[in-house]
Amino acid sequence: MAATIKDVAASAGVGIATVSRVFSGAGAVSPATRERVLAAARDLDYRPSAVGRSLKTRRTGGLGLAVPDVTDPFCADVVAGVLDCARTLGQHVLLDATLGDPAREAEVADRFAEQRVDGVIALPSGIGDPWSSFVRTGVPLVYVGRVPSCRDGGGTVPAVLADDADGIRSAVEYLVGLGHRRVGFLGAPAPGTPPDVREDAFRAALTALGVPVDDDLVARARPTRDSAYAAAAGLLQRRSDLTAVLASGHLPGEAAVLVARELDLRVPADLSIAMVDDIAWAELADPPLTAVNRPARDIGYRACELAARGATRRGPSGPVLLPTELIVRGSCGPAPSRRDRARH
Amino acid sequence: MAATIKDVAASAGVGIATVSRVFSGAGAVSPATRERVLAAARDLDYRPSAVGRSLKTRRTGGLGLAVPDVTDPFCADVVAGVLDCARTLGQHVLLDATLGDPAREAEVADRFAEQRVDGVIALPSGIGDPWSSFVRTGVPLVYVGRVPSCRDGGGTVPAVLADDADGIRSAVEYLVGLGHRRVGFLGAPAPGTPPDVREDAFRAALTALGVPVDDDLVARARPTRDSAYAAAAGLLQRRSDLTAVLASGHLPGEAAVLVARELDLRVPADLSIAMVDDIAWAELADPPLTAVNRPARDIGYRACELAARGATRRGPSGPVLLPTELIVRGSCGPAPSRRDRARH
DNA sequence: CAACATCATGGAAACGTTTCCAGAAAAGGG
DNA sequence: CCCTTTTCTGGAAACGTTTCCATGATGTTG
Repeated sequence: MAATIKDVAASAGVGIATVSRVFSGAGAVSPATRERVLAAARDLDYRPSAVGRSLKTRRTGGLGLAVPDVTDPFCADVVAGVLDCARTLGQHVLLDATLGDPAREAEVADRFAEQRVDGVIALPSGIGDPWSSFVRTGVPLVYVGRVPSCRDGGGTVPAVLADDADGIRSAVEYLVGLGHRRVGFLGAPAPGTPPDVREDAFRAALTALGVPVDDDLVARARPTRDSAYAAAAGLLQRRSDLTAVLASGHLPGEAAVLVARELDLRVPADLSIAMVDDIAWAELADPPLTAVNRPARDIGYRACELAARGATRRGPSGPVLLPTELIVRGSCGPAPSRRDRARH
Repeated sequence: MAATIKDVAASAGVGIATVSRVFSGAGAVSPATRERVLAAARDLDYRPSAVGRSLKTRRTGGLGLAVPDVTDPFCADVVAGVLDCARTLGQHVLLDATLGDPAREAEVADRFAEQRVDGVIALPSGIGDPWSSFVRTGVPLVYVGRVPSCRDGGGTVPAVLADDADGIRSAVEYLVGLGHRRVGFLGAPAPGTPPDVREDAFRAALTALGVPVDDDLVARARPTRDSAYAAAAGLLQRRSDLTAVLASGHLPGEAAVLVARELDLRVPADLSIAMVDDIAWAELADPPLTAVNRPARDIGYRACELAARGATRRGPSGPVLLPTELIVRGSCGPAPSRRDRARH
């Protein structure tokens, strides 16, 4: 159907090698011939086939990108960053969603391998490790947003992450600075194999500030609306003495807002809320939500640079850590005194 | 580097044709040989190369998907739907962002063509028409969310759309039913070449209900936060007699909420707000926003089915129209009487 | 047991490129 | 004007598959 290099060569009365040189830019072609070839190509609506080229050059110009859910604002931003960078690098992007499911991760990784992508960018589930197989085959692999906890895989694979620990720390310091002593934490999966960086940071920050940390203060949820809601409701009901809640993502953040509304807790008068991920609605909520912003787009961009450049080993300084930023809005206030709470 | 079919054949002591048969499933292979081949493949960590296969079979198994912005919740949902369907169909997805820019659309289309995707799904900007070139080359093309207005391209290309006109109509009927007579409309680009379906529907719905429609009631904005905000601010200030606003997207919807807050308008007491696109924060806002939901995910799914199946011509019933749904929440109330407004 | 259908297999020719190589033509130097 | 570079060009061999075809080995049927 589509014209091939042979058709163009025949039509222009030259050899296929010459046509190839015209289009690939390599080698010298006289201006006259070039023009003739170009004209023939235009006539035939010829477009070099990437698959022919890929076969010969052994580069497809494609990057594999796997995220749990493109619908998640953080993931979407990462994708946007990757797309942005890939475009400037002349690469294209194969996107797939893993839903955080190891089985689907494996499928996706398989497909990327079969497609012979030039590099892979993955936001790993952390359970199992289908991705590390790429390092064996010499395909650049870069983790984003998270590194798998498994010792074998995550070791020296390049990664681009937000400095979550620092972000959590700044949020905790902010809350404690406002006088809060009983701060709840809405965190990641319950018996999650990977120890949660953020939960650890939360505990560390509190103890560093001399605030005793009670195991009862943290509730964990899977990354779904329902699970987050259940966790938030559970936490807020069992610990009605909480004066602040820190949500480790926008899902638990949303849940906290909803549950607070349900329980008729005024924000921030009765309960201060802060969350990780400064997504669009944080500003729209009433009151606007204080949030720790992760530079998702930059993360994607940097990761894509690494993957395309063929970075195959983590730098000496470890994974690339991008700074977070605490965006203070109206959802956190001074801790209510005991009297205030009693009155309410 | 990676093992090829030849390596496997040699290692298993068979011909490459046999190896091919084992992996492609076509043709008969004795159980014994199959086992031997599989074992050899496992040993060598062999994975058939999609590029070799594509060259021969002339199918890449890839679908091109172009949306203006993956970060936009509607687009993200469309992408999720496409991904979902593609997976069940065993296709992969090349994603790119166009930013609604015709020049970038052309680049993306070019790349898809070069990559020899099996089908293309595009959410077109409507200006220019880089996509229709695919119908000439026989590559299935499906529009989503919108069809380009240009007569030449959009004619018979399959499309999957939300029934926007109906959605707008139901929202307008709802507002007018609440007693609103002066309803503002926040619509699409100003002198947009494509006549805006939604704006037309808005005018039609009002006149059908016997409510006079004033050109002054509609404000238009480009799809950016700033532009939407400016339009909303302009509209609400110049027409302080408005009792309701209908936003034709989540961006103008967001702007309306913000501007109302800025102007100290109580929602819905002073101003009712409704918008198109029922995105996550609509429920989080205070009051929760009434919205017209477009089944974005389904749109993506259906479009992918069509593209993969190779639908190359629009059905006799025109584009696939998926129903919208009016989600009533708390942001719309009865139109304030003149007295109420005066008092405020 | 002959004749024949079926099955399992390997060789070889595509598919559309790039690139090495060698030859021809043009350009430059004496 | 001849010899040496340089520039331009085409043939042919990859790249990793699938698939057509021919061949030999099994079964099957009368």
